[in-house]
Amino acid sequence: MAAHYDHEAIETKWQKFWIENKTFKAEIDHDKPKYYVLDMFPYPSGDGLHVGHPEGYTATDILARYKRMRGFNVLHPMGWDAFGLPAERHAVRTGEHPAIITNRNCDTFRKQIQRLGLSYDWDREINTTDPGYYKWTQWIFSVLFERGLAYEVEAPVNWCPALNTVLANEEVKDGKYVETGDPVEKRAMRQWMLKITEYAERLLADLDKLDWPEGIKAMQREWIGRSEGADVEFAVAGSGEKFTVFTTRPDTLFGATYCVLAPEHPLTLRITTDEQRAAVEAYIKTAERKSAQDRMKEEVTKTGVFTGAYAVNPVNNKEIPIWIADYVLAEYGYGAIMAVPAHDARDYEFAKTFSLPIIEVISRSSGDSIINRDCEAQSSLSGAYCPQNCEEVWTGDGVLVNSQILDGLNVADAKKKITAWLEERGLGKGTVNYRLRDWLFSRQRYWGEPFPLLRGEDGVVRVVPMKDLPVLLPELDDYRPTDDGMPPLARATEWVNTTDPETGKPAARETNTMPQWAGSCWYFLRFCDPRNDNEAFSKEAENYWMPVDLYVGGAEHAVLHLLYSRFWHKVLYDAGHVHTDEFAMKLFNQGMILAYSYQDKQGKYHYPHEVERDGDVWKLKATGEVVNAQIEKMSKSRYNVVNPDDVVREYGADSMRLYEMFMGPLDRDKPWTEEGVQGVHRFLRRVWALFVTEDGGIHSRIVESGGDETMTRELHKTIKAVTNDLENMSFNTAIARMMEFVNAAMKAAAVNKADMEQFTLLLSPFAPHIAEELWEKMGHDTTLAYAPWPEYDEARLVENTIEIPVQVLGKLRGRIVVPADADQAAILEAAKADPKVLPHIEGKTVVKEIYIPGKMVNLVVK
RNA sequence: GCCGGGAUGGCGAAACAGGCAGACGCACCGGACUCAAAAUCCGGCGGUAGCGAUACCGUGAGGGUUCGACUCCCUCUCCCGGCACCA
Repeated sequence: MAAHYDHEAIETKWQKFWIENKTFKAEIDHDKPKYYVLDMFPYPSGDGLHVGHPEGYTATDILARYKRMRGFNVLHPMGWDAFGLPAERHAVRTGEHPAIITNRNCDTFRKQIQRLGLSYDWDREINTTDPGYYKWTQWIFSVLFERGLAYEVEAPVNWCPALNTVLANEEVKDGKYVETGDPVEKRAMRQWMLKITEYAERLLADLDKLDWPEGIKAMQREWIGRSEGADVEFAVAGSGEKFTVFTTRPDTLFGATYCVLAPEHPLTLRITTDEQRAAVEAYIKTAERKSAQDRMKEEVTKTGVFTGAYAVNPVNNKEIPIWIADYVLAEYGYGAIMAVPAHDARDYEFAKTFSLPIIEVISRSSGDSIINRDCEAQSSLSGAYCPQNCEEVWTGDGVLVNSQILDGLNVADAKKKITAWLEERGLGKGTVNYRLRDWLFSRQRYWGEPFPLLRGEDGVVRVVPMKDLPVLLPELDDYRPTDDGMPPLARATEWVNTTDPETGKPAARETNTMPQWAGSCWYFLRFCDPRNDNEAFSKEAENYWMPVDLYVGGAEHAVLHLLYSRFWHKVLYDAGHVHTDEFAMKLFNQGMILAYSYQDKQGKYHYPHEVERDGDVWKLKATGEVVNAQIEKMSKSRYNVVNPDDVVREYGADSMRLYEMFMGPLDRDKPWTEEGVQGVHRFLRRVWALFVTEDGGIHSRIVESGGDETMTRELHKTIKAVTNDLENMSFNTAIARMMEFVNAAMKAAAVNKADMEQFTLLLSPFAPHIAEELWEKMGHDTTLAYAPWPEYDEARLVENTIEIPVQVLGKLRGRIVVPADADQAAILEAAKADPKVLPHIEGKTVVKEIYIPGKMVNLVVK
């Protein structure tokens, strides 16, 4: 090996060694505690790896290596979430089979990842598009189906014309597909749904036992959106009709002054009076045309129309008008509400707009009424006021008024009392509502898992028996939807039209495919037993490896992958296939890697190599024009993407790994700088120079015995700090501590070989290639991957003398150096006698002396 | 509006349990080596005043608790992320 730090040679050598020796192969070993550390596996895009990927991968790799050295049996796998739209689009364009494109991309990703020296067990590599994998995805679907959790329904769904497919609620925001921004519209279609709502309560409650970031848990709670309240039945006056509303404020029932139905409510046209019919029909038409985006924009002004009908308030038999308005959502609750304008901001605004009466039923503790009684205007509704008389809305707690049996109670008690009252009379009941809706699980695409379903001539749907799985994707020569709008699989007529093996009768296959989330919902289970042909995973493997101990990935999957996976896992738990009802106990979100981008006055971006720094401004090299330098998310369009291959070529994988960890705390967003990479690269060169001479031998400063004692103490301090930092995932500070050690060691005349070996082990999880090389140079003929992690000796940390800062009135005035075993009295004496301290206490009385052992002295003087 | 997370030198950051603010690195400045440059090594580097010892100021703003606050409490500002007519 060359004398200088030849990262290229060292890294390729050890990467080859690890692969050939299967150094990181994991096998069940009941004598060792297991540790399952998992990365969110990537979608292998055609663009290859991005510097953002290795950030999380490096963090988990460091922990995997650390845990192995601590005696854990580590499961650290990698695979590909390879179904998905980009490959399918490419296939439509070029006619090339998506599987070929996918495999090519996987090869690129694998090569790039292997070049980073990540210690994955490559024998466990999985690919969700592999029939040997999706066979089991189909099996899990059949488990869901057989447990009654999969159903077909004709309902308004999110249809994305640009993608020619439907989408789940979780994939749509503000009327757009979250990934691409393409508009989404409502369209009635027959689709497969999964009953995730049946698990809403458990998905919510079990968040409490997970060590996940608060933000993610909060987002899931919000998405599930549990709310407690009551269903209340309202009769429509003068007709046999009635409707139910859901309210979280049954306590305000006496304040209800009107009701609102969603335009889509089945009752709207039936109860509308002839005089109002034209207006109502027109309103419903407009509402239908409005997209979700339009609704968002009109947030400020509320619209609606009176039906002419009246509802009977069950608590007091008052007749109140029924309106229809699009501020009431058809999808939530019953698509109908009772409106209490005095105590609900939305109802208040609507009442103001349409001059609907207001009744105050909650009196604020301050005693100020929200109603201005000096105003003359009176409402037609008895006991109510015109909206002009009401100056504000009150949604907080208070004392019930104008509410007969509830008067004098607070909000919480009133809720209980009225709910019981309604239940006794059969007029309503306490209920819980969720915002979460069932998961729309079918897509009109080719490149996804086929459903293992057969529809008989009788219309009955049966699941394909286990022995006939996988249902393979048929070969097609055109991946577009059919001309009559059927999914691409409908083109495979021979595949679609088959025979039901049980009945022997003709049957048709489902032509929708599963969404991309399906494969990632359970991949962590397959990693436990990835080559099992007889079952998705063996009980033994699942029992041993699950649950995931640490799961690292980006925060963008907060309510998609992470919620869907939790749901599937609970179903598998209920079905007895897994032994825990959550799949990952600890979750960590890495931050984003940002980069400088350079934009000229016209807004055009320039590549970093096209600009140079001149004092405190950046200029175009070609023209000298000053450009604006800013920190932004990396993207091709901003010309600021850093390619990991370039970094590895120039500085090596160890530098790349070390830099990504040294940039700052893992969970924070931070900007990439080339100078920063050079900084850690210099550190590794210093490490090399510390150990190795110009001719490639071990440096003479490394001695068998008699080395610098203070360096031994430094080593023990470093072991303690690095170990602690690793446990806290504080990689940046761990690296800083190792830099301090190296800086000190460079200055020492001689250091003990044993100490330097220990240091090499400390460095190895972070920069494994250089560490292996140094380990070998020091005479070891086996990998250090399983060498015991260094232990520190508390006794070795003790210094002979300690320096203690001395404050007077909390201000630092001096420092004293005392023997480590000096007692308090001696230290205080020394503090008061210190020449720097003396001027600040002379002529004053010391009224209090504070000594924090080993830390600090503070003298309080008057 | 609500929820989650932030704000510390020129920059990325550190201070784990209330005890020396700025470890470590980058950038920058000075020096050594060199014909020269690069690389490397040594030194400096929060602000103000001062030749200096040193003094004062300083962790988004204001208040509080404390011998002592980046850290705890209250109020507020700004930034990032999420949700938002969900009754």
